Amino acid sequence: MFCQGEIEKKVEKKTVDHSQKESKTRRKPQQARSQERVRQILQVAERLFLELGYEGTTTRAIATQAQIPVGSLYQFFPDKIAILQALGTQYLEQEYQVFAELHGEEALTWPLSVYVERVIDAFDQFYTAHPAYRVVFEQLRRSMPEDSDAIDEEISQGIAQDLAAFLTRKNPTLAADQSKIIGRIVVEVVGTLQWLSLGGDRGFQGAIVEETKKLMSSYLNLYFDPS
Amino acid sequence: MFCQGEIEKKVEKKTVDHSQKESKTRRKPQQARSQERVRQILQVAERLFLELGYEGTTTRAIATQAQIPVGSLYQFFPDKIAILQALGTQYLEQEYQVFAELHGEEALTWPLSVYVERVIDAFDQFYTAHPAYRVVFEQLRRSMPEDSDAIDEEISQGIAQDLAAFLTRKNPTLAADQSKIIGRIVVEVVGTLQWLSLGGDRGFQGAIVEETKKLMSSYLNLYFDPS
Amino acid sequence: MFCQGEIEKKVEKKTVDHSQKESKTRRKPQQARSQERVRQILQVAERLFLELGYEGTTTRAIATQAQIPVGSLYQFFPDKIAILQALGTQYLEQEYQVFAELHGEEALTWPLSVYVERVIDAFDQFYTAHPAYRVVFEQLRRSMPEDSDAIDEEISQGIAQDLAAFLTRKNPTLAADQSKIIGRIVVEVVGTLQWLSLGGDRGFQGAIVEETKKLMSSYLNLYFDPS
Amino acid sequence: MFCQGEIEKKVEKKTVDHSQKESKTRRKPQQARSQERVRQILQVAERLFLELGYEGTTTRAIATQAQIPVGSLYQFFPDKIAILQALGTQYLEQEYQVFAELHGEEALTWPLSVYVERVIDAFDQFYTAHPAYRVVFEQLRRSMPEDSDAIDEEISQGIAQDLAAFLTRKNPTLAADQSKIIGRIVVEVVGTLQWLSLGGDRGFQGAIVEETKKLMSSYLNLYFDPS
DNA sequence: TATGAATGAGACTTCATTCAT
DNA sequence: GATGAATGAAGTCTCATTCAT
Repeated sequence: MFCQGEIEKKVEKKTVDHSQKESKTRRKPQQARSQERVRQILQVAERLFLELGYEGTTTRAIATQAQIPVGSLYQFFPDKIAILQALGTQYLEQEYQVFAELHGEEALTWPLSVYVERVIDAFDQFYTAHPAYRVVFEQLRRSMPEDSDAIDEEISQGIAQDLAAFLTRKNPTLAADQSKIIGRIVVEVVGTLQWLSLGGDRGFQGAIVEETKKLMSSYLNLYFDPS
Repeated sequence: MFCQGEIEKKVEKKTVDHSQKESKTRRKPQQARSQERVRQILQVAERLFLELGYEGTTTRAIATQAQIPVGSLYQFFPDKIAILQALGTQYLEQEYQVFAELHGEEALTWPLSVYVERVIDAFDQFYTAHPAYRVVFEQLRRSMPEDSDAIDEEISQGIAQDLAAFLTRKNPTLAADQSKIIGRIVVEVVGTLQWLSLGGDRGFQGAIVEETKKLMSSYLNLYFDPS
Repeated sequence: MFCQGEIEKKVEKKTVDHSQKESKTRRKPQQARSQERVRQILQVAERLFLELGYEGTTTRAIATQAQIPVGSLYQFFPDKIAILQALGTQYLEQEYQVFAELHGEEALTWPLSVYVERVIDAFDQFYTAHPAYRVVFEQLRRSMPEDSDAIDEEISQGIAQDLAAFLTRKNPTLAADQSKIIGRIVVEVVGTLQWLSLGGDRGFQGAIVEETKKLMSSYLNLYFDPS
Repeated sequence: MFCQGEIEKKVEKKTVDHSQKESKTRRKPQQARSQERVRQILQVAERLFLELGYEGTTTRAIATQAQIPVGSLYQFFPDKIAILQALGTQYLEQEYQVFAELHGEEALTWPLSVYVERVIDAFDQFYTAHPAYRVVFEQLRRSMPEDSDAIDEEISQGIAQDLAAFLTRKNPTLAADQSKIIGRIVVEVVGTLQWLSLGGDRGFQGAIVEETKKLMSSYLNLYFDPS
């Protein structure tokens, strides 16, 4: 994963502790509070990053709106950037989960139109839940000029790789390079159109989602002729 | 135009001044120098905004790399944001020019495949020349929470409107709303894929451009059946 | 003593408690643990103050390295500065003990060279065991701008006074002022050279100790002609 | 030199500019003001570092007492530590100047007592002018754990090396190692006693200086028998 | 009593912008 | 007009100390 930063430890520690069976029940409330705070911070940060951008968002603003003192924020995240990273990993994890079922064995048998329908809906669901997705990863890439190899792969391809693998399985005559490009394009295009839809009202959003389905269907038909 | 900001005045003033009075030839070299400086500033700013983001770029860095004193920068731009706005208008103007010929009367007679080919190539050319396009408009939208109505329309639709108008003319059975959505989608998708291609090597870029053409052809075919 | 600070109470309380009531044997292990913890804290603090300086050392760092929770540290020491003070008194006490035998009645009869030899060796032993001595007292003086009179005397003269008294006894023709100055100089010079020696390798340390003996012998010879 | 930090550039630039013949007399006042400010900053910093220690001194306190805004301070010094370094180089330079004349050819012919007298007086003068000398170099050494080789030599030996060279010339039978140790000891001892004297009143200071002369005379006599 | 999460004042530093020269 | 030193508000982060558990 791209995020072996310090928060990883912190955040994971919390998570791990939590699943540690609460040996000391007295501990529970504190952990619950911590988890709640981390969630609060990430939620507020997500909104502010979206509204004001990463640099435009101050740690104090995040803390204030999350209703905790700044010091507490730094108890969970060593850095401002760690918050960004935490959002990044969170997104990646959730993205993976959302798409997991769409790439199972049974999905291979779905008609293309059904597959497209479900993929777009999954994206819709995901990006609607995480509108800051794009801002976060754009800033994340900017914030890491060094060793951008592994990171970049991880970040920017994410599910694109899974998608590519799935496409190759679905149509084995497809070259690996071809699949990768297609996967990447699907991800970028759908992501962008979701982003676009977020700026409009509900009617606009629905229209965009419909168009996205048409767009993707007609495109994928080129490679997966349903005949 | 979307840019009723302060630079508008400044920048225009320069331009206007230039064509206003040639009486004092002594002025000429200074004006030339000014124009050169403005061009330098915008060029440097474009690069830095792309690399470091808007907030990550300091006015001093722009001035230094443009080889002018900070004070001089503020002679041409009242604000840091004015530089962003100037880039925005510049982009819009150039974008308009690039696409003008593609939306002329004769373009209506082109086969769809030819039209798509040329549109994509025009985008390719444009975004390659202005890789900071996306960063600039994203920041621009963020920087203007108030009166975002007119501005937002202007900014984010730009050529999308022209495109929509063109599509309606090409296929008069298309509803206006439909055209608008399609135009918007074309712009966003092509823009994003260009952006994506910029991150890769030449081979990747070529591949993306080709795929973009396929994608757009198959999509527009839905509305403009070449039969 | 110079240390009427708060720790005095705490530290002494522990000590006093210890010899006060042995009635409740259940208390004993706790007291032993407390004493061990205080010792740990002081030992760690000594090292960290030396390496990082007083301000550069965090109470959390001390607690962590002493393998106790921060809260516990504050159970023994009300303040960060109290740790410094405790080290100060500890140094003074130990210094006193180390030099006690060198200022006994019999020491008066020793040849000067023998006396010098033993004094330097005693210093060597003491400062090697407590390399933070200088750092501690320098910071201690800095930390007490108020009522610096009594404290300063106490701190900075320590054994210098004992030494002066001893010198006067050894050579009653010496004026009291003279003795005080001499005592102070001996202490400062030997202390500094020990400090200097601590920065080098063993060979360097030995060389410095030897030179210190020569230096002190030749100096004291001026006042205690062995003839 | 040990100080190739950023200030070096800044400070030197000023100095260099100054000797640049003031080609543009208009520039002069600005430079004069800058120099004055740098001097102010260093003077205030010297005092505060002495009183409060390096960490105990805030950059804002320095700026406030130097009667300039914080921002201006950072125009001359990139770092808080750069101020420390500037003081360090300043001390080293001045120290060198003060002792230059004492290590000339003619000094070889002086009787030992005269030499000692002058050396001690020079030290007296120097340390009285720069009471923060010790604090500065102690903190400087602490602040540079890495590559402490060259730095440490430079810092801590400074004139000790010059002194050693001089001693060898004065008594060629002295081994180089021996000279180095002696030089170092003289520097440390005299430095410490000066430091000690600074804490007392004028009478105390005079007494210490006198004792220092006696101490050094009797010590150096061991190696430079005036017979 | 023991613990360590919580607190928030305050430290260092940056940078958009101004204005005297 | 041109310059760049000067300004100080504001941002990120630390840490001594407390207190609920």
